[in-house]
Amino acid sequence: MAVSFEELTKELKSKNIRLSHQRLKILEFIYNNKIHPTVDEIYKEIQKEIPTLSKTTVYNSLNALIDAGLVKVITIGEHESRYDIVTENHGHFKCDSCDKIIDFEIDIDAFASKELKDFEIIYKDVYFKGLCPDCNKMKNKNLK
Amino acid sequence: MAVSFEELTKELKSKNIRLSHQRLKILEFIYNNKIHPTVDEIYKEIQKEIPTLSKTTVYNSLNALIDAGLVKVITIGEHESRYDIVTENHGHFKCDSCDKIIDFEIDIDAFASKELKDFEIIYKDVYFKGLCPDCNKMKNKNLK
DNA sequence: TTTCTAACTTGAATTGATTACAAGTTTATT
DNA sequence: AATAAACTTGTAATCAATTCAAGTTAGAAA
Repeated sequence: MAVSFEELTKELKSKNIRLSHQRLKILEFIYNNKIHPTVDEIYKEIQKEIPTLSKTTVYNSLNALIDAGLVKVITIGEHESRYDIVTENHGHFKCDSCDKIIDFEIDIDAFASKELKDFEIIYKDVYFKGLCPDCNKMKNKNLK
Repeated sequence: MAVSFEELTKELKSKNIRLSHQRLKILEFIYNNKIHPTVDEIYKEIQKEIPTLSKTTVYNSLNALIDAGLVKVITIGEHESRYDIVTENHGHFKCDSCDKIIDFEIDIDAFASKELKDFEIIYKDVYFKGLCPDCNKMKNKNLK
């Protein structure tokens, strides 16, 4: 993790958010596995280490981490939410075939529109959808 | 409507999609009210004209219109889907306070990233969130 | 026009992600 | 060690969205 445990806890204390064992594990998992996991994927993985884990805790923890500004929700899939660590601006590409979400570099801030000068913009997301290189290759092969 | 009824039906026929009375009303409503409505808003409105309307029909119709490329889903809100007519590139700003979704001009195609050259990109969405001018003004007033 | 079939509509039942709630547990602080 | 607030847990509830089966509609073919 980029920030130390102490720094993190201190930063969170101002918001009355505790970095409990469960929450730390969840944060670690998202940080170490940049796969934009669903709640279910997080739950199943952490449950291996904490067998008493409840799914409600995963939801609660994620919401706490979101409030703390450490995690963000990706609503690119129409149904299940997926979660990502908050980092510099990047866009998300979701493959309609294999459901993978792939990061790509993008300077979202370059989009400062004059139209939005009176708006307070807090989040910026760029979502692309289509076929990833692997699935695209597969499709072209099958057409031959 | 920009396209005539005949053109539309013909265009849809190739996909075996009929532009039924219900579907036409739903399409008209989305086209005439650029409020990015929820299924419930559409249902309640069209029900005034077609009292026997079922919510399943609204879902079915929207999905058919999406397949036909006439309507698109906006997943900017974490829960309910919202629907929009397909037009030129524009971004969506969602106000976290009043929940309104506001269009803004943006040249999404300018984002052609070299990173994505092997991807087949079918949809591009830009979602911003924060406070709209009205809610922003209100907040600043209350802070004084 | 009549017939036929595929597409469509409808409402009830179901699914599945997410939240609400209440009871017990943990943790930081005094 | 005592206290209180935050946290975890499992169950129950919520609610958007889908499935399903039966009846209806509409357009193509005869």
